[in-house]
Formats: sequence, structure tokens, C-alpha cells
Amino acid sequence: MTRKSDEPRDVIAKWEVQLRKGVLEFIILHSLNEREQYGFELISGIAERAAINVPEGTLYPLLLRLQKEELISSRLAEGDGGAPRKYYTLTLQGRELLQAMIPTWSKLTISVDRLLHGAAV
Amino acid sequence: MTRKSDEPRDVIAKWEVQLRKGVLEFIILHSLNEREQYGFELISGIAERAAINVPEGTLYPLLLRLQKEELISSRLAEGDGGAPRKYYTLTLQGRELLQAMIPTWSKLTISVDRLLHGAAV
DNA sequence: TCATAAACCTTGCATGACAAGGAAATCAGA
DNA sequence: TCTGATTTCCTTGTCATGCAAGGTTTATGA
Repeated sequence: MTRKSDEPRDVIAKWEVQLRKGVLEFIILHSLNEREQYGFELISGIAERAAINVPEGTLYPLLLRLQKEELISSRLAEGDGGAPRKYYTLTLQGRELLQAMIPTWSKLTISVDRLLHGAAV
Repeated sequence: MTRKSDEPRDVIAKWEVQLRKGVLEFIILHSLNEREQYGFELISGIAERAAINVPEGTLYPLLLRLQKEELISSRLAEGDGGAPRKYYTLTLQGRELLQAMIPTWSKLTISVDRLLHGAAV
């Protein structure tokens, strides 16, 4: 019995990975704009509030990148019986970028939904 | 006078490229599900109805990929005083995938909007 | 024959998501 | 003291997509 490697579920799962590109940066910046948070806190908060699972292998490289781009900054603090936590907050640049991202996101989703529902411009 | 290469407009433009990943495949499939179309027709139709500009360098490789994955099929027809047109339609697999994509897209945008507006799950 | 327009194609690069594996700090108990 | 569990963070390599730039083919009209 042969088995195709491209079953529908796999195809959708791969597509979802592509769809998330850019989106995760957006929601991380937005979450940090609400309040200072550390890595694990971001992951659990976003999972709880939006049902979006952000893997560690995605989050940490992303946070490092955002810090290198000076969109966020960090400070170390003691952990709760474990390794120290790294708390992140937005820089001024980060807040400005986030403000520009919001209408960009809105425009894209509105455009797509307009196509989906066949409404005119 | 120095000039930073990372001006806000560039940063947003790059981010927008990332955001479109996956989305373009989705809207192309959706457009072709409505009716058979050729490349230029897709570009102009999507630009007009959704204000989304799909460059040729994006569209043609995408169409070739979708055809290789047997999500769309094509037929040649005469052009309007120019090169022949390649008309594309969805295959059964393509229609099935599209039907699975729609709720995936909805869930993602709803989740993000829930975060943005601070509503609870 | 040349220019123009319609339509399509190719190459190479930039970039983000993530699986897998790992490392460091703390604490509890044997 | 050693071991294991828990919390937290990090690194590497792979895969996929979008797209700019440049090119090709077909037909038409001057």
C-alpha cells in the first residue's frame, strides 16, 4: 500500500507556515507594546488569548532579530525557580513601526476579504 | 550626508513582502475558482478588485508551481494581437485545497484581530 | 524591416518559520 | 553530593515564497 507524502493535511500545514510569515513579528510587537514580557510568557499569552502556538524555535530567533534591529530591548531578571528571564519591551522605533504595521495589516486583510466575498472596490 | 538604508518605508515594504507569503497563492486559487483566466487577466483583475498588485515575476512562477502540484490546469488560446494566452482553471484537488484554505485564513485573521482588539477567547 | 504591444518565462537573492537538539540555572530529594 | 525535574533561553540547518531584473515569443502596422 503506497502512501502519498502530500496529503491534504500536510499541504495545509505547510501553507499555514507560509501564512504566518510576518504575522508573528506583528503579534509579538503588539504583545510587547501592551506590557513588558519574557519569552515563555509571550508564548503562553498568545496561545491563550489567540489560540496561536508560537514554537520556541521561532520565537527566540525572532526576538534576537528584533533586538538587533533595535525594535525591542531587554533586561534580565530572576526566574521562578529556573533560568533567568529576559524581559522585552518596545523601543521608540518599535512603537513607530507597530503603528505603521496596523494599517498595512488591515488593508491586506480587507482586500483579501473583498475578493473572497465578491464585493466591489 | 549619510543615509540610512533602513528607512521606515523600506522596512514596511519588506514586511509587506513577507505578509503576502501564502496569501497570493490563496487569492490566485480563489480567482481561478470563480472563472478560467490567463495570467495578465489575473493580475489586472486582482489589482482592480482588491488593489493588490501581483508582479509578473511572482505570478508566473506561482502558476507553474500550482500546475506542477496539479492544483490548476491550463489550455492555450489565441491572444489579442500578441503571444498566445494560457488559460488556467482549478482541478478537483485545487478546489478541495481552496475549501480547506478558507477556514484556515479566517481563523488566522480572527485570532490576530482578537489580539489587536484585546478581546478574550 | 522595425517598432510596439501582449503575453509569458527564468534566474538568483532575500527572508522568515521551525524542527531538533542543546545549554544553563535552580531546587528537591535520595 | 548527585541526580532528576523544571524553567528558560539559544543555535543550526533546511525549506518555501515573493520578487526585481532581464529575456523570449507572437502578432500587427507603419
